[in-house]
Amino acid sequence: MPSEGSFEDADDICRDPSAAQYCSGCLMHQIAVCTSMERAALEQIRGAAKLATFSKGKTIVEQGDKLDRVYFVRAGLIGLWRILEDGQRRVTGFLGPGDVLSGIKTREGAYCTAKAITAVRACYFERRDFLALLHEKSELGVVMLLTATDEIEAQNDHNILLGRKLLLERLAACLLMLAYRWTRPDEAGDGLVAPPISRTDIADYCGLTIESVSRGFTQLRVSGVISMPTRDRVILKNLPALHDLARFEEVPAGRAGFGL
Amino acid sequence: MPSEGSFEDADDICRDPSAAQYCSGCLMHQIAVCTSMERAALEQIRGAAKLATFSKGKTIVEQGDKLDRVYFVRAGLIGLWRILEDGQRRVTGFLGPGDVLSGIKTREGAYCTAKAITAVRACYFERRDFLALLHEKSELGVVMLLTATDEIEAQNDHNILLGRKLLLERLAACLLMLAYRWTRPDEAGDGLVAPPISRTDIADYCGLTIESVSRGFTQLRVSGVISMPTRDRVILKNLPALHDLARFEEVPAGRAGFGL
DNA sequence: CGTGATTTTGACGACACTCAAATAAAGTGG
DNA sequence: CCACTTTATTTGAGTGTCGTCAAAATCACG
Repeated sequence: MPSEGSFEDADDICRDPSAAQYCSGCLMHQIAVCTSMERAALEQIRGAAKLATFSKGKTIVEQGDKLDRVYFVRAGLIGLWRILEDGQRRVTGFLGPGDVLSGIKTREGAYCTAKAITAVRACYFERRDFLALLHEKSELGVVMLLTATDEIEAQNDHNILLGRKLLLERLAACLLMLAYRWTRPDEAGDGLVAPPISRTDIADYCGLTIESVSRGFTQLRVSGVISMPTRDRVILKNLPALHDLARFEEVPAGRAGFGL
Repeated sequence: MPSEGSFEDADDICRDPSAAQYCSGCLMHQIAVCTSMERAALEQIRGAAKLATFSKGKTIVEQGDKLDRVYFVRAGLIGLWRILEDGQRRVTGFLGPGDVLSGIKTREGAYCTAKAITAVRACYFERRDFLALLHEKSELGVVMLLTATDEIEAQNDHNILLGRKLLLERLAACLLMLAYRWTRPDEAGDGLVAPPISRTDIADYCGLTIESVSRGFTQLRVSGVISMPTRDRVILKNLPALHDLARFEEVPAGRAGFGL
């Protein structure tokens, strides 16, 4: 249930029972599952987490600004983009439930602007607290490292997408990536559904112009590969055709995102 | 002194005094410099490292194969590429001195093939040994995490490169990236020098065809921006012009690479 | 219902890709 | 060491696709 409703901004404690359900997909959860960390230690870590919410359109961090937190997204979609010095805008990725937005990096200053595309709910740690945790629990460092390597692979997939020559190939790959990140099992009724993203964002993600994106969408629509009940709602009707266009070697599932 | 000569394959101990000079740029060195790790602990880690060499053209790991080591490149250049299911080839990055090629990742199987473009010398740890070190020394995990975030930024820069519309923009950005990674201070006499890379590799890195790359090189050559004493040796003569073409916002210096 | 923003469609041109051939360099064997 | 083959690179001509510019249509919002 990816929420598009509007949360009011508020800080809260992660242990809030009503929020517990979201934690199952969380990175923090993996620590207990995958490593030797004791349950007590995990609870200690979760106790240090707080809850933040961002309403649609709200900026979480501006490119270049210092991010003093480490966020773990639990609901909603975050867009990441970078402004080049000539004013061009590039969408570098998206963060959904289970993904991380981290202020722990070599160079101070966020690499890109992070903005809530839909309403977003996320756990977070203060930077210094998280660094202390990393020092104390080496398993946590390994989990974070593995998550980061997942993101490196995801960025490589993005590179491959951008290397494709043809419009429809790029669009198909983009739509599949978005839909697999966005659609929940209970929603996959009549096809995967892509998150509500503007043409501009798609264009800036695919390295195309908005006009080309629009033309591509019409092509896919008239050929029945996708359907568009409303303008910002895209449903993937014919997955094999899309996979064929995108030439996906494998479904990019189960990879955690890692924003900077 | 980026070596293009040919090392014979051999394993050795990292503590080899003659090799010590290369270690100054190594990630391992940063641990002592940047973190609170004691000198004794660092020596312990270095003691577990071994030395490997790869002659030009040698494959270090094949895409999909399990990599049971963590390499720290000390000399030479490694190319990383991925074969798509339709046979297309994409160069995802390059690793030079100071960079890491890691078998510690979420999914087993290397994401891409790593091949020695020139002769390569690298320290390495066995996977299990390195995991034990990560468990023991949490500072090491933080350093690795920071290195991985550097790579995420670098991959984002690659994405931006591929998003550029014009041929010369892509080529300029590619040449600058390569040259900054390759040129040593003592070599920067009459201009930065790019590593000896085939047109095919450049094309597959930039998302272009070899013909387009060739045409672009001639354009840059006749306009005096670069010079080519031999075919595989490119010298960047007019850096401001290249920066102007590439529209680099900042020099991508001091970022460690992280291959998977 | 009117205003503004977003998206769609159209016409045209530029740029890079495709196909093809020529040139240059690197290996190979006598 | 030189002819020969093989590979890599360069150059050329023609085509197709996407970008650019412009206008129309659709949607969101007050």
